[in-house]
Amino acid sequence: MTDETAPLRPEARSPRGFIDRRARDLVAERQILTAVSAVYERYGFEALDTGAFEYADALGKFLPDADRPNEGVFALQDDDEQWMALRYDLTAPLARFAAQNWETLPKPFRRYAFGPVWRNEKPGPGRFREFTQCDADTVGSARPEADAEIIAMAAEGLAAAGLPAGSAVIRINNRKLLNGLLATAGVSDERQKLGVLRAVDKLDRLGPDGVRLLLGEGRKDESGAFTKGAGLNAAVAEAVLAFTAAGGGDRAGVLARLADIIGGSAEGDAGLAELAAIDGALKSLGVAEDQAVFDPAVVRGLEYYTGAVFEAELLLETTDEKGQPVRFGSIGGGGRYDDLVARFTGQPVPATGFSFGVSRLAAALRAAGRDLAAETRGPVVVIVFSQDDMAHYFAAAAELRAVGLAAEVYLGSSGMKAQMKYADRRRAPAAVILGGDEIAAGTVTIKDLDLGRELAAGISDNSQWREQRPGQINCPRSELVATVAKIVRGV
RNA sequence: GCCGCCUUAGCUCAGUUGGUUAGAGCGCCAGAUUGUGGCUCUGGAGGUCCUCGGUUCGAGCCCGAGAGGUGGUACCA
Repeated sequence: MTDETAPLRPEARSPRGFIDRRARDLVAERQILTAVSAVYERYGFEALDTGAFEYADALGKFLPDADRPNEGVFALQDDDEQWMALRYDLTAPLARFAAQNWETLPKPFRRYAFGPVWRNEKPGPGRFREFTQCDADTVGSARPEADAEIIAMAAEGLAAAGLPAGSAVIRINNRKLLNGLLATAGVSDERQKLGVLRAVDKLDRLGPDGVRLLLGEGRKDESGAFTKGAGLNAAVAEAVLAFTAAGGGDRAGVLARLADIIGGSAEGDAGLAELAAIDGALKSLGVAEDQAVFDPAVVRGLEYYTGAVFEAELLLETTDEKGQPVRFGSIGGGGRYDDLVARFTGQPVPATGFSFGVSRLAAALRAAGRDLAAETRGPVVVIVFSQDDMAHYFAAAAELRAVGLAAEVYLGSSGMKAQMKYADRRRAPAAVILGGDEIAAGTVTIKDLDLGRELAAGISDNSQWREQRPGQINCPRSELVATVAKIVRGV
């Protein structure tokens, strides 16, 4: 102890892209998951939970390598030197699970899952490195009806979660259509096809003119940065643009228009047939035309999908704190991925699924005015006066709990004024005041904190405030539970 | 990943041409009014001026690098 050196303290901060969520956020997300799970189970999907980590090779192409050991995923080496990584979605673990248990699973295998996923990438507003996903998939059915059912279930799940009717639409496309179109035009290079998908994906942001540039040589944006294009010739680029513009109106109408544009290629016809079957099934399932539309502009992810793709889009337009209009856009999506399980088994296994971001949906519900979380209340707080009377306080709290009311005895060391502040901050509906006077008289004072707050707003004079004790009731001790219940439950 | 902007108290922000002890409002804590969350009054705590390096007699302020945030853009299983 010679020199007084500053103690080396860690800085209290959360890692980039990770957030703490308190009760008000968690309540909303739990409600969504409960409602959606009930819908999914009604459709015959079983719950499945897998571990947070997978061996890195099971996650696909994001293998840690010497150059970029953590690209995309959070990976670490186990003590046996095997690379393992936190899952980045729920589909890859499902594919692994299905492959691992294929011999014993009832097929088709239908399951839903929810839980945190992790992505090691740059976080942004509303975009984190850990977030909760909810996902449902059917593995082992190639029928378009399996896709239709996933779509119907997604629509019903979103509604059950609280999205008002008409505030979301599921857009449906099929990869085989564009593939067929490109095949007819003689485009077979995979990199070129990928470039086309990327270009089309930007349609809503850049418009047809921007996409036309990206389909061709490339595009220079306002900052001068150049994005290389797909290199299609002008005629093919126009055909692609005409294809993407064929949406709008009812599903049968879109199909008819697409048939004209795609015409003839084997793959395109297969895609059209699948969409027609999906349309038929959606009708039988009672999915309205405005809930699920065919839209050839939907791209949804890249390579991975092999057939139908879908995207759930929120139509709500709201304003943020600064009055700026906010569009939520895509809230979830999915599609058919017939090759994912085959990575493990070598056997082709058809699969289709849908997943959405839970906190994103919660944010949308909040914007739609369905913010149940704002109403979350704290427990009734029993005020502590004297160490000697602790038994009275605990007895009161126990009585309240026995009838299902949340209650707690204040366990800090501050005075009554601070305790009232504490109750206020906990959003307690009521405070129970059992001081020496009340105990001696066999009574209890109960303060309705909401009513008190309301009444206090009209009082500016201190003596008046003192006399009125706004929102307070003094009643016999035996009426404690009934009186508090009336305040909390309103009956 | 690339480009721009930003970073001072818990929050929102002032801070002069580089000059003594870095401020305000709100919030927080304590006290008075009162064994009572509001109002009013009194007092108090709270700072690595993002970090490291440089220039200077002297840096919150100037220069460089880095980190974090943010807005674009790219990527997005």
